[in-house]
Amino acid sequence: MLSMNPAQSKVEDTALSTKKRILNAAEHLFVEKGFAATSLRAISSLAEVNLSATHYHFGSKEGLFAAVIHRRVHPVNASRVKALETLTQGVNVLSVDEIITAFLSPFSGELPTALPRLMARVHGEPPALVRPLLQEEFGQVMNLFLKHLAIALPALGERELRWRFHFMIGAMMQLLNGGNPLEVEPDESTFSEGLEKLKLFVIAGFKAPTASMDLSREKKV
Amino acid sequence: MLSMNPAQSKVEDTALSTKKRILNAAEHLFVEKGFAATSLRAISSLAEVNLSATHYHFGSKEGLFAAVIHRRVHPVNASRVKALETLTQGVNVLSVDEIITAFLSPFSGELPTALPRLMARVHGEPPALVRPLLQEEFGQVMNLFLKHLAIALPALGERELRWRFHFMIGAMMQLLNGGNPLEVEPDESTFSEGLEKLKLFVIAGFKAPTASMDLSREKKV
DNA sequence: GTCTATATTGGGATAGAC
DNA sequence: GTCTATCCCAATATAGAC
Repeated sequence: MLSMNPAQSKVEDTALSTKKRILNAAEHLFVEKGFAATSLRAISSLAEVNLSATHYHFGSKEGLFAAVIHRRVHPVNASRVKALETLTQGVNVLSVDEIITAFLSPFSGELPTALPRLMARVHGEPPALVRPLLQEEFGQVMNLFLKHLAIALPALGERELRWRFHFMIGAMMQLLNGGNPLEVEPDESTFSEGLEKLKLFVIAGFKAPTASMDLSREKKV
Repeated sequence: MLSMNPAQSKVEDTALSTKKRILNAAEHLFVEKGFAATSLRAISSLAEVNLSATHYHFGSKEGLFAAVIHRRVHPVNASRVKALETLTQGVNVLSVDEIITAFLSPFSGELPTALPRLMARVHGEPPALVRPLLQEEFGQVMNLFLKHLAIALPALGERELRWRFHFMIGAMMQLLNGGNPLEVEPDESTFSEGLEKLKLFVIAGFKAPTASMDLSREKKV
């Protein structure tokens, strides 16, 4: 909520359309309390719109949830694909570092502060609620990144690569979730510090040697 | 739910005490649908106990939630501390590999199948609901592991170490969550495969070089 | 497209008999 | 310690006037 236009500082900003006010209020409450614990009444109250407007514009609570997510996720995919396309100008093989940087590009620089936490919150919802949504929203772009990573890391099998991608998502969510391990109030500088640390962590994870023996029996490093 | 005693195969197993039947049913539903979307009525119905019994034994829905978590988390902490103590017999400095293996020891071998997914589900609940609980349940043991890691990785600053520990938690949750990146039905062998991959990933992450320059400007590896 | 009013269902919690 | 019955409130969704 730093460096925000005063006209947008209130979630319910009455200068916006009814639809956008609902989306803003819903996003805020879904992030704070989760989907199930957020009522349409609380949303329409915060947005200062009539309760029925939510059904008119979005059909149902789940429809509203999907719309809230789509509004933020669409730019995320666009940013990732664009970053990747910029890198592939005239080059065939990208490095792991470049691919990861492209994948995390939506979180560099200025961003709507709701985005990271919304993504983390959606990721944390029960799979029964969000699995189809996540596949729909992220599936294609995820496969694109897996394709590039498979080329950058030819020694890794497809299974190993997919596991490591899976773990990267989890590590990333820890950053996006807004918490931090330093027990300080999170702010923009903490976030960008975490982003930098995250890159080092997951790049090393991707480049880890594959297991050919039980590591627990090895001598210490 | 593999290799389970038939007498325990039903969540509501009427041979158990009322309290345990409630805990089992609540655990099952919290894992599947999350805290907010699970009603006490659904729990008492599945457990085949009276609705009022939940309030008698646990005081409130949140009290029941805390009890469900505590029952599983207590052995997790015990397993981690014991694994660490076994390793420190006569030795002062543990390797990263040993420390991570100890941290993940609760998930090796046979385990109650509800444990991993319960932990992932709790992790995914809104922070407002679970942050105090997580601190209470995991705080001490987490600090113990941070202490050992600080010794094993003296080149890492405290901040960097805490960030990496943070990311490890996220990667681990991806495994515990029960999903897998292979688009196959999860089973025990998938889980132990993932556990092995997870170790390689996070150990490499902990051992990653610290950033002294912008990696994106480096040449490819 | 927005309002009021309401249908319908389900929620957590409690009182008090047994 | 377990039951029935109930309080009181909140939920999603819809009907229909304007």
